[in-house]
Amino acid sequence: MNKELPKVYDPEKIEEKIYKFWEENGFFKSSINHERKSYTIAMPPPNITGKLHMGHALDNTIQDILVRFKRMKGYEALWIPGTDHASIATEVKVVQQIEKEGLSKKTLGREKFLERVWKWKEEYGNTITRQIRKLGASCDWSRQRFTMDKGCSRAVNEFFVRMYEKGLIYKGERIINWCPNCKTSLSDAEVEFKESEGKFWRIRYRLCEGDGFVEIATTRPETLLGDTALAVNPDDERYKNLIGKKAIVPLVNREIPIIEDSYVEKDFGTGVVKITPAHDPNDFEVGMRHNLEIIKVINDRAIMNENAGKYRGLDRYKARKEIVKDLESEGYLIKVEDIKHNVGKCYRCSEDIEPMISMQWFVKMPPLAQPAIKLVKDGKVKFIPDRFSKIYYNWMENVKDWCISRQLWWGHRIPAWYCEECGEINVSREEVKVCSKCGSDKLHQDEDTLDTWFSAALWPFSILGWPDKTPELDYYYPTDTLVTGYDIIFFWVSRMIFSSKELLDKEPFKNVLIHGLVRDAQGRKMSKSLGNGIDPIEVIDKYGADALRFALITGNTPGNDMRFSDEKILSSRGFANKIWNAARFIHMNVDGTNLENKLCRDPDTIEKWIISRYNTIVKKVSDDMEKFELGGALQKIYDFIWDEFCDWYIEFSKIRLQKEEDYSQTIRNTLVYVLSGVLKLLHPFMPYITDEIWCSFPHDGKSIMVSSYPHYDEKLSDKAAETEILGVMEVIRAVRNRRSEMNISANKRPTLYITSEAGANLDKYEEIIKTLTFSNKIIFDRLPSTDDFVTIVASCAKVYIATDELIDKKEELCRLKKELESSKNSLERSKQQLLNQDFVSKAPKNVVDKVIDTKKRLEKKVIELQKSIDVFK
RNA sequence: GGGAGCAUAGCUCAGUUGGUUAGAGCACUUGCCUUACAAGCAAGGGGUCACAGGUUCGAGUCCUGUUGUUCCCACCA
Repeated sequence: MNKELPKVYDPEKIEEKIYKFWEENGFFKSSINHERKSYTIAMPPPNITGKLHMGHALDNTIQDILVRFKRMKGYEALWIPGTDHASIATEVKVVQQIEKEGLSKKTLGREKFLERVWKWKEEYGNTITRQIRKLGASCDWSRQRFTMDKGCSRAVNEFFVRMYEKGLIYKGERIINWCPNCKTSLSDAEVEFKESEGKFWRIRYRLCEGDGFVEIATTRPETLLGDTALAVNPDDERYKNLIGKKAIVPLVNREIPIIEDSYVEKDFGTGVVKITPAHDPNDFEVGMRHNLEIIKVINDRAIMNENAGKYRGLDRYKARKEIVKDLESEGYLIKVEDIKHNVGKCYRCSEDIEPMISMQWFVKMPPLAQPAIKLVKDGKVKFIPDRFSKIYYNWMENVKDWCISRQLWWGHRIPAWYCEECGEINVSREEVKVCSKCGSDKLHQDEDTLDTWFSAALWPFSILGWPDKTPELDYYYPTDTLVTGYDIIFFWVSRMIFSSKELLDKEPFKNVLIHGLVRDAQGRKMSKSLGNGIDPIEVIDKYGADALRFALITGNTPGNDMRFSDEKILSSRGFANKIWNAARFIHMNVDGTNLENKLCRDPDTIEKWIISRYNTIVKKVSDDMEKFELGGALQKIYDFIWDEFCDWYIEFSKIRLQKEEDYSQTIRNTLVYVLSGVLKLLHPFMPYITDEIWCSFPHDGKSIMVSSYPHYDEKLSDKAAETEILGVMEVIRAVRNRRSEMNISANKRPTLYITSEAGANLDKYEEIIKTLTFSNKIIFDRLPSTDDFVTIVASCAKVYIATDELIDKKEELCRLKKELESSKNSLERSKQQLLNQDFVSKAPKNVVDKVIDTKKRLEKKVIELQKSIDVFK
């Protein structure tokens, strides 16, 4: 940076260069250092299919802020990056790709298909990490991991085997969620319910005895082919006589029992429910309770199977149409109603889920959930904001067994080998060659892979070397903060908590910082289908990563959604430009002088004031950072830089640098000192511009990112200096205000007469006040020599603006009276408050003192105003 | 059905254990190209803090209820 700097800040020229500089110097790298406390963040691994979206940008910006802050604070800060294989999402993409070539998984075969996926991963898997770099993320790339790398895969097998041996993983035939499009089972968390328009068909079943009928209502008539019972509520008087009788399923003419079960609600539908245990979770439960036959009628492509008789081979929705038609023609259909109901959809492809009975692997959840709940209850894991712990409890307390097997090829293959001789299931960390039971060597591995969230659940410790007892695990674990959106608490956060508790008997992280969604300017979710997504990379290219980061953090609080708009990014860029220009100004004034970037020994009051203010900001910002109030911290930095530092201190400095030769070196030092300090506060938020500027002034160390964070120093707090300067500012503001009100144009230079209170020292600031109020000269302690003046009563002085034009006396008198009136009212309020015994005795002292001060000030003001009015008369 | 969030200036949002006259950005009005910045500076207008009660010396903030709105969980076939 030099004097030839352009007027406008251009991030493009700077950001890439600086990131390289950081990386080449190894500033992101962390290694075990027992002299320091560790601070660790495990990056939520983005999918290898992904491109960076605003959600990632927000998530990673927050993490980067935290890790940069802690690094500067002296922690051994480690942020481990990585990517997720995202089994289902990636497999879907690769299938689409090969389909374009006329290929399919089947024709390619498992091995060849996986080759394609790995190739795909090599090709696209680095896109997102490249993009995260552009954001400025200071993660330790030398430790980058992938959920399917050797270490993570070993962790997965270890976890699986241990859990199997403890009986916490089992294989069983249960009802699961099946996606006919992805052709795999899904966990409950992977099903999204969406309200949709449907029909409610009322159908009558013939009773076996006599010629009566019983009427049921269903939204899925095609499952009728698999009905194995009708059920009524035991307390339903209407149907009491039917319990134990039999009915005949229409079209297939199967005899089924009529049973009682309290699951049936009397008031819904007809009060009679057809029970299809193979294709409905609730019916499955009922079936278990009553030992009902299970008849599967739909296959894994959602096509009616061999049990469906003449409907065999039809798609489930085609079959539905046919069946309804046939029911109608045979007189079984009574009525069709429109109904709104929730339909489960696949979270990846939005296909309607088919509940289906199927042999799958499960994690037994209840024994794992309890300790995981306790970790949060005991405060070992804290959610920020706290309300998300409720959501977590609610889910954990009601969690059902987790279906972990997927009928996919891309992922961790289930470490189970089946003996073809004796049927034994051999679960093992290593490939099994010989059956442990019968010694046969005819074995084959389970074809299925594991839920992608199974490996994600181990992420924070698998990336530190688990299951080995590594020094890393010892030093960096538990990690400190997990940063993520509320949308994956169930998928991921809760599963990391219970698996860490189970395997390491520790919490995986101490804090979970939850952020909301980034929405568009209208508050809509950004989505591909709406086409309203804003590409963070485009924003970076146009405005810089610093501006993007600022826009994402400012005005936002933990857990709340935010809107992203052009307005916001524009004002962020404006701020970067502001800092750039402040630095430019300082360079113009300090370059070539023998500058020292440190606190000066003999500061003037103005320096005492700005340093005292800076010191206060250091404290406030640090406090906010520790409390994860990033938006608050950033706002305070912004306000300080723009208002106090630029608009006041720099403005003061301009004038003083011209006049006060004695102090000029002090001023220069202070300009650089305060700017450097406040840049440090800002650095976690806007890493690039802060480093560029900071390094351009005298500094210790290679980069601001490895400098130490400013610390609050009580000795620097100077209330007297603050009061004095506040007084000066008040006078200047008041004069400018009056001038503006009276339309005294800027090129008119009136004379000011100032009578200051004892100790106000306003004469010291003559030049400053004169310049900043556009005045001709200031005469102290004398009344104006003309009659044409306006009066200002400030807390530390009385000021008269004397003009060479005639003042409208009436108007001025009127204004003074008005001001007197409002001052009197305020005074009255203060007086009343102090007369209130309850207030005086119950309110804390500082509040009362404040009122007393206000009262004193107003009393003085009223007197002064009254005097002025008298003079006018 | 259960739970949670939100409701503050025209718009987007802050407002941290209750503290007196509620803030910012953008937009708006007026005046300034004042040698860092017109992506700027100065001054200004604009809010019965959704509504109704309550607790308190004091409520945007705490409690109860109401309305509107968004979301999560459950899944009544």
